[in-house]
Amino acid sequence: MKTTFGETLKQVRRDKSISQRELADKVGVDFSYISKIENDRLPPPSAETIIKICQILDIPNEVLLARSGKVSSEIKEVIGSSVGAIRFLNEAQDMKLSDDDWLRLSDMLKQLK
Amino acid sequence: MKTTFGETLKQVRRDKSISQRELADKVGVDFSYISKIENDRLPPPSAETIIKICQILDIPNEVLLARSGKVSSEIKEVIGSSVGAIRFLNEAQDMKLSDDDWLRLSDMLKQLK
DNA sequence: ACAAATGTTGAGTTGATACTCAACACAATG
DNA sequence: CATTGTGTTGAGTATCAACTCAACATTTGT
Repeated sequence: MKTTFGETLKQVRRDKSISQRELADKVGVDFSYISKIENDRLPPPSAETIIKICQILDIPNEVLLARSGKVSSEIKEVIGSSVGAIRFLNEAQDMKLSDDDWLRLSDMLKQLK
Repeated sequence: MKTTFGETLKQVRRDKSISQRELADKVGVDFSYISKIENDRLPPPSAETIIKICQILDIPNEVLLARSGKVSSEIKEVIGSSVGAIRFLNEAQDMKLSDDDWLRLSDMLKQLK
């Protein structure tokens, strides 16, 4: 069973020995909000807040973003303005790609230019 | 200058000789809402409503989605749950791909399996 | 055991999103 | 020219996202 956003956040934060209050202060939200999120009492924060959290915790953005269902505004911009990108992603969706497949696509991407 | 969402919708709807009321009824929204959207007095509807509109007008979803900046929930799900997909799209974003590039990637996608 | 630090809970707030409803204007057809 | 179909406008509403604030509970270090 896949771990939730809250479980992942709680684990990472504890590993780094940071309190909810300290994290919350640095991110710029109330500490009680962090608590609720860690216990999955509230849905994950906005993509922007998730990214801040990852920066404070010193982990790659994708770790939490991928457990959140949220899409960063940068990525939204790429998709939301390109017919080609939307078509591509619709196809990708149908094929249920693995992380390995995506890695291969990243390689192809580099060869493209 | 790129055409707006409203301009595109208005043009397509007129080409198909459908009234705002008929479209609105079939989509399930108020006709006055369609009017405001066509004149860009309100931002584009939700991704789901846009998709319905495209189905009624019998055009591919991407046509309107790409002018809306919105991301469909299907695509959100692909991205928002895969570390690999997020990484890939972050890289893609940096490279400023053209629609042609995306087409090439779609081809590579098919070869992948 | 006590205080200080840390975590949890309920209720409420703020702003944005995605619309509706009623009134009116215009156009065109018989 | 009156009716019918079509489009526009202003104001209002419902729901949701993303939080805050205050109160209380639990854990931890000495």
